[in-house]
Amino acid sequence: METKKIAKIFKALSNPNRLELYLKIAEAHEASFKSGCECFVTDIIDCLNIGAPTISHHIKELANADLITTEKRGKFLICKVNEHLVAEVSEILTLKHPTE
Amino acid sequence: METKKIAKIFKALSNPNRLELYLKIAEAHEASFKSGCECFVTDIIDCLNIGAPTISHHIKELANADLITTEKRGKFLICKVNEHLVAEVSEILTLKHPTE
DNA sequence: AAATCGATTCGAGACTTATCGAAATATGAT
DNA sequence: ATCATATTTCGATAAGTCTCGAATCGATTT
Repeated sequence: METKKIAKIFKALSNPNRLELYLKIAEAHEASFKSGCECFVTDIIDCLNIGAPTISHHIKELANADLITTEKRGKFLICKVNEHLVAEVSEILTLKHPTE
Repeated sequence: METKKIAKIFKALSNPNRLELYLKIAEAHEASFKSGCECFVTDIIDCLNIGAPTISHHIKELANADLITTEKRGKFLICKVNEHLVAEVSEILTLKHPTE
């Protein structure tokens, strides 16, 4: 993976609110395997004390870094984690993987 | 670990040049176990095409995020990776570890 | 069709950051 | 002591970011 792309991923996680947003999505994503219910953005908004416009902006950045994918269902938005990418980044961070 | 602290770590890695700097330090740090020679900042400066003042600033940010530790030997600066922290962050990223 | 609700877009304000050149510091070499 | 080298500090500029409120869009409900 290119350094620029990796940096972009880290940048997406570099804002406290956006990171918390990502972690909540990741948690819900993880839990969905057992519970079956998915991660609705609406539910997250109540947890973080930032406005909806900001959340929307943050989600777009996470998606733009390929950390998550989004899917619109009716008027709701559902988020999923791109597990493959996250695993790859984790390996680069710990240098288990050659950077190329 | 606090979300704020984790975000700070990611922020430290969110700039392409600084990320490359970190990766070079990590590589040299890794190699030092076999070769015995350590990571001198001077050698890195030539690889990245940014000035010395900027490098100095970036190193301070990496150290400030606890990603690396620095040690002055004579007029040279040596950097080591804080492996423990990196491992922890990597686990948080992949959600192997509860966030608390 | 009107109202409601979730999400998005837009424009703006306050704040932070990356980078540089010049100058300063400090250590080691001549 | 003088000089060269490695790093740091300072001041400045240009660019980017976070967040908000207001307005808008789209889908569902009444």
